[in-house]
This record gives sequence, C-alpha cells and structure tokens, in this order.
Amino acid sequence: MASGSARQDDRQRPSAVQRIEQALLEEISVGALEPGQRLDEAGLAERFGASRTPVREALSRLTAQGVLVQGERRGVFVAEYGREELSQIFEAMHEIEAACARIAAQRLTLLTRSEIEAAQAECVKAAEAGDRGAYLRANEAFHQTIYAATGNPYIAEMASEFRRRTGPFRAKKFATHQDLLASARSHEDLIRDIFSEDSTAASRSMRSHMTASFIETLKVN
Amino acid sequence: MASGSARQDDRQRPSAVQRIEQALLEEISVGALEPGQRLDEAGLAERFGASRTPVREALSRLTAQGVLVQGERRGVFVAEYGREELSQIFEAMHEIEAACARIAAQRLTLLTRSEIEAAQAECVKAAEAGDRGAYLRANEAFHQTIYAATGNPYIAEMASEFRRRTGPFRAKKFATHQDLLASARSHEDLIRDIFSEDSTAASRSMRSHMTASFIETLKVN
DNA sequence: TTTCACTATTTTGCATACAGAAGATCTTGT
DNA sequence: ACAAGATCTTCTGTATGCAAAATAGTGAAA
Repeated sequence: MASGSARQDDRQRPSAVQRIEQALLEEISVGALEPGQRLDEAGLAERFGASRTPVREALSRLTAQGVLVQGERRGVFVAEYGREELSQIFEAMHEIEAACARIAAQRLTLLTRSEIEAAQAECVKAAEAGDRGAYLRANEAFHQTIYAATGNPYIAEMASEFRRRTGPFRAKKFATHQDLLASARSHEDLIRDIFSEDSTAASRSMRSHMTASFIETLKVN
Repeated sequence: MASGSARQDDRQRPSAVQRIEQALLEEISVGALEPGQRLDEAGLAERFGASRTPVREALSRLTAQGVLVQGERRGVFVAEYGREELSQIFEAMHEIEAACARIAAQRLTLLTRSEIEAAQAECVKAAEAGDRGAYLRANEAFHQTIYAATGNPYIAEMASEFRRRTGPFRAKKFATHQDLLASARSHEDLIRDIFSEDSTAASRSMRSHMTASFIETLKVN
C-alpha cells in the first residue's frame, strides 16, 4: 500500500528509477506483463538502457507495494493470485470502494460531479468505439474520479493500489465489444446512486458493482 | 500499501535491506524517530555497518509505503503530517478499522477470540506495570489480532500500513500511566462489541474507539 | 536408468566509484 | 554591510565489480 502512498507529484525530470517503476506499473495494469511472469533484472536493465541498480530499486519498490512478489527462490514475479487470494483481494477492494462511494456521495460538489460525468462520457465513447485499450484507461480514470471525489487522498491512494494489483486480472474480462458496453452501462446505475446523495444507496450500489466485477473476473481467471 | 503488501514470511537469514527496513520501521512506529526528521543515507549506512546501497533500497521501500517521504529538496524524512493530513489519514483508518471490526465479528472463531483476549491481557498487564514501551507493543499486537481475525491478510496488511504511518503520532499520546490504563480499558468495550457477534455494533464501537484515539492524538500533535 | 556428487554458470546482494546537481561557504565589488 | 558571483563541499543517482548463493549441467557409480 505501500504501498502505496500519497504520491509525490514530481515536476522534475524523472530519475531512471521512476521511469522504470512507472513503465512497469503501466505494463502490469494493462496486462502486458502476465501474472506469474518473471522479471529479469539484467534484461530490464538492458531494455531501459540503465544499469541494474535503478532496476533493482524499482523492483524493490514495486514489491513493497505488493504489485510484484519475491519468488520462493530467485527472481521477482508479477503477483499471481489464485481464486482464494483473488477473492480476498476483491473483498478488500469491495470494502474500500464502498467506503469511497459513500464518502463521495456525501461530499459531492459541482466540480466532482462534472468530473465523474466527464469520465463516464469517455467510457461510453471508448466502449461504443470498441477500443479496448482506450476503455481500460477510461475505466481507470472513471474510478479515479470517484476516489478523488472523497476529498481524501489517502483513501484514494489505497483504492488505487488495489486497482493496480488487480489490474491484470480485471483486464482479462474485457474481451468483446459487448463486455465494454455492459461495463459502461453498469456505471450508469452507480453514478445515479452516488449522485442521489443518499450515501447508503451509493455504498450499496458500489458493492453490487464490485460483486459483479468479481464474478466476471472469476470467470476468466 | 503498500505497501504495503501481503508480506513474505521469511524464515531465511534476513538481508541487510530487510534488517534496515525493519529496524527503521520499528523505530518509527515507537516514535524513536521523530516525524520530520531527516534520514541520512551515509549515517545510516555507518550505523548498520552496511554500504549506502542497501540503505538506499530500504529507504526507497519505506518511501513507497508512505512511511517516509521524499523531501522537497534533498533527503528523505519521516513523514510529517499536519492536522489536516492527520485527519484525512485517520478518516481512512477509521473506515478500514471499522470494516475490520465488522468482518472480525462475523467470522469470529474460538481461536481468534482467544487470541484477542490474550492480547488484551498483555495490554492490561503492560498498562498496570506502567511500562510504556511494552504497552505500545502490546497495543499494536492487540489491533493486529483483530485484523488477523478478519481472515483476510490483504485487509490486515492495509490496516497495518496505516497503523505504521500514524505510529509516531499515536505514540505521543501515551505519556502517563493513566493514559495507558485508559487505553487498555477502552479496549474492553470494543472487545465486548466484537464478541457480541453483532457486526454492526462491532463496527460502530470501533468507529468510536478510533474517533477517541484521533481526538487524543490531535491534542498532542 | 537413476541418483548422487561435483563443477560450471547464472543471479543476487552488496560495496565502491564517480559524475552531476544542490547547497553551503567564501570572496569581491558596490 | 550586503548582494552577486565564484568556488568548494556534500549529496544523490547510477554504473561497475565482486563474492557468495542458487541453479543448472555433467559425469560417474550403483
């Protein structure tokens, strides 16, 4: 979690460590790196045109955040979860996301409402276009706007951390055009309940959204 | 969160990185390292009889978990939070702990009941002895048993992460013998509600425990 | 053919070195 | 005395080297 953590918003030229960490995070969350895949220090060093030192540090940070895991023997691997573990992780997400929805509903402002709607519009656009990559990004952004609407960066960061960890597993469930459309549609109910400013309804709605997401995820993992 | 993160339970001889990371974590959570204090790579290297490389890696991991923060300019520091930030962090803890209490109440077993009671007995013992260091550790252990009682290591890890981050701030509020006794007593109500197996009551009770803890923390920070 | 021991290879963890950047300190001119 | 510049010091980020551990590979004996 540590994870995770309230991130530094560096305007500076990124160091090699940051570049590598971000790049790996991106690849993992999009599913380009398969769960269980081994990450080779030397190989990554060559790929990123750096030495092993910054690669090592990036890998170490990612393991500290739970995105990667130290292998039984050698090497670090993209975290791979079985059904039991996935269900526990989703249970944790479930709780956090529900809290996010509840708090967001309580604190909704014109600005955050607009941002959520804008993010959802992007989702719909990507889904209708059938652009899977764009939808994955838009969907991430959508959930991020809800986290942001809580006004609490620590809760938001925690939620993001789980989203990153489950990224590769959730990504698999968006296979067809229909999947994208269905996901986008399911956002609508969620939005309605968050915008209702009935925080209990918002929380319940998010729980149901997450449960559905988990069911779909289990089917493909 | 990272992480923080579901930890590897290493039986192996710990590497220098792990030793340093653990030692710093311990010192921070007990309040031996003050928030805002700068951590000097070279100095730590000397202190731990290692070179800067493993120190750097440990610091980087702790930063990734939010326990340390990258300074505006140079160096890394023990995370220092103002009232606004503290309140946000406590709000996040509040949510997680409440969820933990609720889930723990639902899944209570004879084993976890016993462990919670045993941990509480330790708290009482340390509080009556007026041993602040022992109480801090016992109190940590007490909360950990509740997290463990959820049966969900990911939720437990998340809760632990926040506990670590707020360690130095919460530690300050245990100044007198009375403080220890009061804290130990306040556990009793909490335990009663968790053991009642009424998960709503457990959650509510934890919220009230956390609110009280926050109020005390604010007084001394 | 299997298994055990021994050697070769890879990989990890750490130490050390070094260049560039950020501060700190010391001029020097006004 | 003070501002501006110059220089010096310290610190950070990265590269490289090396020893020890882990694995793979090889061959000999049962």
